[in-house]
Amino acid sequence: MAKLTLDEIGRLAGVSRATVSRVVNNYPHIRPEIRERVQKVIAEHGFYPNAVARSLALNATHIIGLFVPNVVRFIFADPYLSALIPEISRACNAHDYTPALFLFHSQDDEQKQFQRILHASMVDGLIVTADRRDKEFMPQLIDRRLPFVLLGRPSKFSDRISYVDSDNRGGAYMATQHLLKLGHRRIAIITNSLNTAADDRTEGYRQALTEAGLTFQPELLAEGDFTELSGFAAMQRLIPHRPDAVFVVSDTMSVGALRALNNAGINVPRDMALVSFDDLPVAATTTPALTTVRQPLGNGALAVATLLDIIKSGDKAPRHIIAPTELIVRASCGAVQSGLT
Amino acid sequence: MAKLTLDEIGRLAGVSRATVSRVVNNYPHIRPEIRERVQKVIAEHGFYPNAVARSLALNATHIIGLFVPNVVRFIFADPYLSALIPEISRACNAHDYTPALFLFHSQDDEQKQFQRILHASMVDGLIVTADRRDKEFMPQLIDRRLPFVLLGRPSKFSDRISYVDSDNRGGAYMATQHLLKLGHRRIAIITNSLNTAADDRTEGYRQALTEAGLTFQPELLAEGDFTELSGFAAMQRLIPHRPDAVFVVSDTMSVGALRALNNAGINVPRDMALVSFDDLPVAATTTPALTTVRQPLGNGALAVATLLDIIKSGDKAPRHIIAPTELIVRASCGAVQSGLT
DNA sequence: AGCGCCTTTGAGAGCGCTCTCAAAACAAAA
DNA sequence: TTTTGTTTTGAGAGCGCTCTCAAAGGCGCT
Repeated sequence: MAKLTLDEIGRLAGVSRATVSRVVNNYPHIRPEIRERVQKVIAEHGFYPNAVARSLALNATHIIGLFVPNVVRFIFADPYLSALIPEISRACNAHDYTPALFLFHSQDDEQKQFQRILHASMVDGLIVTADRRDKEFMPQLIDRRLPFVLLGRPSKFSDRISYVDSDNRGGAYMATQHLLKLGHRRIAIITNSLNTAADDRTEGYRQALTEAGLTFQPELLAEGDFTELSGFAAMQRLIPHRPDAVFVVSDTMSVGALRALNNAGINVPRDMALVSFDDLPVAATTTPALTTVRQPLGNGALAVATLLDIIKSGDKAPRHIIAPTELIVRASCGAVQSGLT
Repeated sequence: MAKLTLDEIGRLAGVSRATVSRVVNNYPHIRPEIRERVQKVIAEHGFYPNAVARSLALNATHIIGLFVPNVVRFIFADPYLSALIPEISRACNAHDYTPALFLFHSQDDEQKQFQRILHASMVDGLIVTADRRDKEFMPQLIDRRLPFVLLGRPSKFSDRISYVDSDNRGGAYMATQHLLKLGHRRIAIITNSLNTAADDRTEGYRQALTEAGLTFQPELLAEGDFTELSGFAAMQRLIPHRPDAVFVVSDTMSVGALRALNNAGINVPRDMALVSFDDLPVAATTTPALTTVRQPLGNGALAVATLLDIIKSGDKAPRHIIAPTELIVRASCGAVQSGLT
């Protein structure tokens, strides 16, 4: 099958290239008879317009980039990304956009390509995952006037950029309150102060404590880094301080924490209540299953919708979307008895 | 910053567009003095060539597509994909290509876009994950002369298409032999006959049994579908038949199988040896940790390399890459004692 | 100086599409 | 029939790049 062009189809249908273009793009003001003739030729020969040429003419590629500055070493272990990517793909499909991946594993990788992505106009917009190093990218991104949406709360410039974030603070508040309602008073937390999302969760935890008339106890806070191992270690450090409950800001770390408790012969939820965050698939399969905070709407899909809105409307006014959370009560908090699989 | 073009840079440097193009693309036959002058102007104004225009002129986009026909419902649960995507991204980065994602969640999704991907020439090539429905795509793909590489063994047309596959059969043979060497004779298998990779693994298992003078026992084979839950159920069905060892063709199912054994009060490895396949991160964290078959080289990276070779060389002769496997011995087979974390 | 040869540069076509603008076709009104 | 107005169509420029081809420039030779 020779490569077909508008001209070629036009020749076959006895009309001009412009007319074929109109038919393909469903423009009005075409005689039905001509339209049909052209459509027949197209159907017969299987014409598909060349996406690149179209992009050049329209100055728009219908490609959006997913830019992840700092891919964790063992990405396999990053359930956030694994969930995000298909979600974004799906949202793009629904809107006839194509997602392109820009995952960077090293700063070298990244520096080399960031400028190109920014200026080569091969993407119509960018979804950027938040990162400690926001500050480096944001100014350039803002400057370049390339539409983009940040996934997560920016550490800076929040009033000048669009972002989609979960209600981390609210979710953590809910989680902590749940433990308080169950009668716990020495509530520990395993968090990760290097991460803004985790930080917001700590904030919600503190707020709930304060409102309950309790004071925050520094020795009941342990740091992790979102890995299971770090959750394990953090829990081990907390055990000597005898908390009666623990709020772990991510399911991954909860898995490690459970293991530490198990090793120490501490039964969850009998001896220690645990509430987690994220509701990853693993949360339902641990023993006991995790009571955890879920965000029902996919942030990835929201980000895509927001980005496309910016692109299509041309209105760059920053949009701030905070996705709500809900508490999924399972066994680990002790509010229910059974340890279902 | 106004949008810069070759013409603009040329004007600023007092040369023609063609000369600037030559400088940008590092062509020989340019007077050093001119080259420097142009480079200076480019550096000063921060020029980046427009990728789309270049693609049109070169009839090549430097984008390759990752085409996944049948994304499992809960993709979060698909460790294969989660590992694959960053791997491919990385390999693309290294070769200055951009990966585009075509993940399809429904046949509708898919049908709508497959033709477009195929004909719109927005990608230079495709990496396609193998699937039961190979047959539908392969002929069109072959026909279209779009370079592509299949990840996994094709169920058909193997002599006409390029593919990268793990040595599933060899790995399974090794795993089974390991169990045989440990003295086990009633070796069960949990597999998934709907999947070619799992099928190849079953094949290797049978071969090892046969070579050891044992005959394959149908009641010792249970079907799963790669989910943890199906592994759990499959193991429950096997237990009554009293195997003394089990080969599970994927780590995910092994996790479920372990849970079933645990529930039944059967200790692994004391009462039952288990060998798995994949060496996903989870394999190291189960209790006991899984003895499992790993493929050391990333198939994703191999696929990218192969695809780019096809694209760049223009030689479409089918390439068949079989990636070797190795056995990672941990606790679940009983060959070592300790149940390390 | 005149000639031929090699290197360096620019003009211009071409990639396949969109979109403006003016011409052509048609319909309705005079 | 002519005129006016509306709809439909085509010609052609433009998107920003590459690449061919021919012209210009530089060089050494006779």
